[in-house]
Amino acid sequence: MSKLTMKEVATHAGVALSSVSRVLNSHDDVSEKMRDKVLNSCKELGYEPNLLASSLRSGTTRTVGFLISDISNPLYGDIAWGAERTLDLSGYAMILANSESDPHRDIEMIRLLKQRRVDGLILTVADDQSEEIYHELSKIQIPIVLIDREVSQMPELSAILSDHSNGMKIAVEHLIKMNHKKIALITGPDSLRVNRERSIGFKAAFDASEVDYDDSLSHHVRYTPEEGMYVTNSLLESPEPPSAIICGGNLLLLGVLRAIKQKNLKVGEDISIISCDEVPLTELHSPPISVIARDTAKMGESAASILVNQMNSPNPISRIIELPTTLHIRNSIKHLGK
Amino acid sequence: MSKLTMKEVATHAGVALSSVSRVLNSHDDVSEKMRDKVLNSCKELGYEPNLLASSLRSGTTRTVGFLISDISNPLYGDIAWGAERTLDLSGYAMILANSESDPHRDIEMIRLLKQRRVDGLILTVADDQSEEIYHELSKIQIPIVLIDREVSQMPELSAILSDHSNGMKIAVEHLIKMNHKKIALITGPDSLRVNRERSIGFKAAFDASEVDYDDSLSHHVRYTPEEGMYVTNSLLESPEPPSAIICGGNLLLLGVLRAIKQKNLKVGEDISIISCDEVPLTELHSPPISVIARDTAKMGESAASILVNQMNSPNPISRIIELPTTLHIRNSIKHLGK
DNA sequence: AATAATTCTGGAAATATTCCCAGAATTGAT
DNA sequence: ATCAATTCTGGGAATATTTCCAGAATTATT
Repeated sequence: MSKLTMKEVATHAGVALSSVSRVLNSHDDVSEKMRDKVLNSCKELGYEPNLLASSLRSGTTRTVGFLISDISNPLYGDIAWGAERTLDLSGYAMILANSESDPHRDIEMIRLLKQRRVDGLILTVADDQSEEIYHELSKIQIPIVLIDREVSQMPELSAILSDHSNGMKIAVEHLIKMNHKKIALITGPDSLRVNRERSIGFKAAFDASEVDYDDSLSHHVRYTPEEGMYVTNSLLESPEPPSAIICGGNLLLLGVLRAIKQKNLKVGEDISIISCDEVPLTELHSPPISVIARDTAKMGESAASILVNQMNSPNPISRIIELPTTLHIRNSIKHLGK
Repeated sequence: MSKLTMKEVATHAGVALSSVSRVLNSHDDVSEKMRDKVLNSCKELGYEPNLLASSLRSGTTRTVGFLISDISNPLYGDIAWGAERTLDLSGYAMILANSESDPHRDIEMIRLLKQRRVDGLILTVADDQSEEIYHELSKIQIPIVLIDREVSQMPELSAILSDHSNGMKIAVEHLIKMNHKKIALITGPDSLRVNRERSIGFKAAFDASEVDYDDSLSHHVRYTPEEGMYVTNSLLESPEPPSAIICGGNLLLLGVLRAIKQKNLKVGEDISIISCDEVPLTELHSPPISVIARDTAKMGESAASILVNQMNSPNPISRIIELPTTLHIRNSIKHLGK
């Protein structure tokens, strides 16, 4: 039981409690002699500060809350990794909270993090348009950085975004160049910015070409393999099935690929595929799957460094950063003859 | 600024500070009238307790530290998910720390978590045999649960283990039944229990058969795609290459598959593959890859529930749980003729 | 050498809770 | 109605630190 406090250190060093505190917080008004005495006693006794008491008094916990909708998704794992790494470098710890894609749990978890008096929040909420989340966020007094999310009533909120719209546009344009006419999009719910942007880019590509846009080919579903499989099946069974499917999300991709496999179709032959976000599967699939990629670890890093900045500056300025997406073309796309 | 404290609530309700505390901690010695008064005031003012002050006074933070060597690995993501979920159910939050497979950072992170006065630790350290980690852990006064690790000097430490040895044995036996004679193992460093156990099971299978065990085919390397690729290349280029490779870890698998692909060999035809742990890639690869699987989310859950148990019982008993592994046979294995 | 200016140090309040203890209020028994 | 037993409540100490303020010690100035 390390019931060792500053008081003991002070007694041992023969100085006042407050002097120990000053040394440990490296205030500039301590003499060399004092510093040595205190530091020696600390080492000798093996003193470890109690961050709890420190936080209570100073009002800052050096802890940030990190809320994601699904840790088990490797995409978020990468983001968390990037964020944790840069936070650690600045002496912040990270409390991980998981909403499991449930907007109610978003709110609950945010409240919990507030009770724990975190100094800042990095949020990837499950629904960025709900009235509840707006209401909750608008009450918050600490810096917030959104990742890949956008709360329309709060345009001043800091955020790390990806240029999904442009990525999607380029992907569709590539497919059109390969003579694809009937191109389907299967992506997540449009309660998230990422999917709204994808829809926009999807349509924009058609509008800029001679191929007509067909709204019935744009599908917003929940992020599960089952939904991906279901939609793919119904697409492939329709009288005029699409020649290409763009899939927005790696859980959906699992379903899409399962459906294709079950029907004994060949990716890159019978059906062309582009997915969003690089995961091991995309590269090592046979054939490798083309993706609209982005640097996920960097998203985490950027979010963390913006947050650290805001937590340390007296009147923080909000920043919105949009990181690029790039199309990796692989053999999952067939060049259709005329 | 929610500078709202119990004092304000007490004043508003016209009762004493201590009574508010009693109501909020649901002590049994409060009258109905008091409870209603206080609860109403809380709701009316929108009071949120300060967990920091509570922790300082009560000596318990309702927080656990979760240390893993690599968050971005989907395997650990699943474990973290399981753990977070059950911890949340018991009112515990989780501080995530990442050692990035560096034993020194293991120690550093454990110290950090101790300073933050976590009530318990769930650890997946980067090296379970080092003298330093033993020394550090032996000083710790709070409950600890290891995941897939075993510190030999501390056999009494609680742990969630997997039956890697048996899983490996069954896998090799299956390959032998399919007439494979030259079977290679590529797995992680033997500073981790999981890899020591795999070696044991690997050898045991040969010892129980007529096929001779060849130690030169058992490889321990670092967990990176590059190392997996390197070893696979050297195996495949040897005068008598193995007919089957068992691969222990999903990062190694990436390297193994890349090497095979580069050599234009076909999995399940030219070379048989069994991997450890189920990931999206294994099922959706062509052909699908056989795996020695285990329930990773359950490992996280079990670890969390053992820990919660120990944190709440006055004199906790340590528990070691070994969860089973099962062989999923898929088309990555060729039946060799005589 | 005396005074002024500067640098350092100790004491104590403050942070928001929990929890012990004494005593007030209520209930029950006679 | 009185006393004992029981149930509740208020006051205050304690938790480990930071930070303000006053004054002590040191250095500089005349």
